[in-house]
Amino acid sequence: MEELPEYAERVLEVAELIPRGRVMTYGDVAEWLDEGGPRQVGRVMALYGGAVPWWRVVRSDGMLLPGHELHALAQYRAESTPLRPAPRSAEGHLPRLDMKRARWDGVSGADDGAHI
DNA sequence: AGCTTGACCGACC
DNA sequence: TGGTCGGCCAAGC
Repeated sequence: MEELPEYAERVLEVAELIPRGRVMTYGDVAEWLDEGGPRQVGRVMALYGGAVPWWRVVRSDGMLLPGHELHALAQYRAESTPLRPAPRSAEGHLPRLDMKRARWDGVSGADDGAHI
């Protein structure tokens, strides 16, 4: 078994802290760790994200993870993560996350704002 | 050493 | 709503 870089371990640790129904942006995670930047976090997730709830770490614009849109969407629906209605019910036009409500700052209030 | 790339971000138009 | 730009930090070539 290959040991993960320490930074990667921290990132994954934070990812696991994100409550059900909430998300954190790559930048938020980086800030929370006070180390690295959004791109580093993204890299870690790309490499090792499979071991944690990767769908709870997202882009700040609320777009679903390219390549995993359907899987992510299924998760969000399953855990009632606030989504924003798609502009039009056109095919290929998937909903985006409602970042205003879904974003989690790291303070363990768990489910405030998200109104389950 | 320099340049490109990446699961990025915010400002601006 | 959507495109571009500069900034960001580390890895790869």
